[in-house]
Amino acid sequence: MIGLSGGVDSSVAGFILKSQGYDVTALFMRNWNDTTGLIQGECHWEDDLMFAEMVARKLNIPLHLVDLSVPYRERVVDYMFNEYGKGRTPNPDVLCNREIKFDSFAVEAQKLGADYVATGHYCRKEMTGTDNEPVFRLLSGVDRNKDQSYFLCQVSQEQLRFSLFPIGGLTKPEVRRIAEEQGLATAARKDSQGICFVGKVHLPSFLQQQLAAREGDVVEMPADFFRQDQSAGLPGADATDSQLATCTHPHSFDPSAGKKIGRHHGAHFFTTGQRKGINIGGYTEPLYVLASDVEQNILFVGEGDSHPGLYRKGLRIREDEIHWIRTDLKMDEGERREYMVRIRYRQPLQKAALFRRSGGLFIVFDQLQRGIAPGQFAAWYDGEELLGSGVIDR
RNA sequence: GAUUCAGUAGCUCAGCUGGUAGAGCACAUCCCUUUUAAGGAUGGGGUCCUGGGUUCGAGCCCCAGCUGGAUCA
Repeated sequence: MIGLSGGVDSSVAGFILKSQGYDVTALFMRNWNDTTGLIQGECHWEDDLMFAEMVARKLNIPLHLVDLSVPYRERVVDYMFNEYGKGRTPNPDVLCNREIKFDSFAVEAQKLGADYVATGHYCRKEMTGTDNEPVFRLLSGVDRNKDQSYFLCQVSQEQLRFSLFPIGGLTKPEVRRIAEEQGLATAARKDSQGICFVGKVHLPSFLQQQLAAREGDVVEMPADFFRQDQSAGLPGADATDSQLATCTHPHSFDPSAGKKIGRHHGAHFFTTGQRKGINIGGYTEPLYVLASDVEQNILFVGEGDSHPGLYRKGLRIREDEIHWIRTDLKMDEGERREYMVRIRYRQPLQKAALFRRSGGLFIVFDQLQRGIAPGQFAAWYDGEELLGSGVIDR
């Protein structure tokens, strides 16, 4: 069963499966519709469906249609509003994969008799272990520019077992070329962007549909307020719990040490590291959001890209949020390992030490990290394999 | 009250010995990107506080006024 979205990637994925001899069926899911009237945004699902139909006809495979807008709303959109309301920065697309594409959608596919579920993601799956006890590995896509493994950082062994990623070994240009050669209608369609299924939205307006505006102060913090631990390098296994707690703790902000420089419409509309939308000028360098305090409804900002309040040495993931794709490689309490980590899509992998301690998982980076945003996912890799991930708690 | 400095794009300011204005930030658009951001490119903004005067010509000179700051009483 191939999930056809109406884009090039899934079209080519379908073609590849077909040419590999699979008995392919396509399933198009409709997850979002404007008719709720709640959210304005581009909703091109009709166009998408039309393209999916053309591709299915071309490939000569049956196309089914399923409406998953209810679970999508409940498990992705609601989560998103919730997180923003709490002043965090969610990643709806990671949830969309875990909850919808590799859950609700897979269930529908199985109902239709599918043995496997395939998607057009740029990532790869491999199998190790024994035939009796196979272990599935999630690898980054060969096209390093398009690698989408990060978005799958929350899937499980069970979900991976039934998944296929036909285009993971191809680059985007190759995919486009194949689509063209095969005369697929989607060959020249623009890559989709924005929130999966919802599309490109103006986030502040999108959020204001659900989250009320609350005016508050914008407070500028001086650079010398932060005593930053500039030391590069990784702490050793002998790092104490309190040392880890310290270097993974967010900066503390004292409004009285800063200067009120303006008003905002709601601290929860901003995310750490953000530049646009603060709406305050008069500075030599841009202002960036250092932190948004939803409790006090204060937006803390600092001038310049090198403001120390923008950078942190590490982060923490709560114990119950630690997710291992490679469950066989789980860390035991007290363990320390070095992996490559990214904290947002397309970020170059960063060298880091992971400490499994009683408070959770503490990730300390070799280099200071800019704009660590609670609510985003930290994903750790061993080479090209994504081993696990977790929501950044602080 | 006196003295003095300042009043130029939304903000902070630059503008050479007078020839009809610029930079950063902000903002907008586009690019990049299946999250939020960041980043890149482009662009729209100005009765140069007001009123007189000198001059062929004033943001720049002179006078008066208004506003704000500083200092002295």
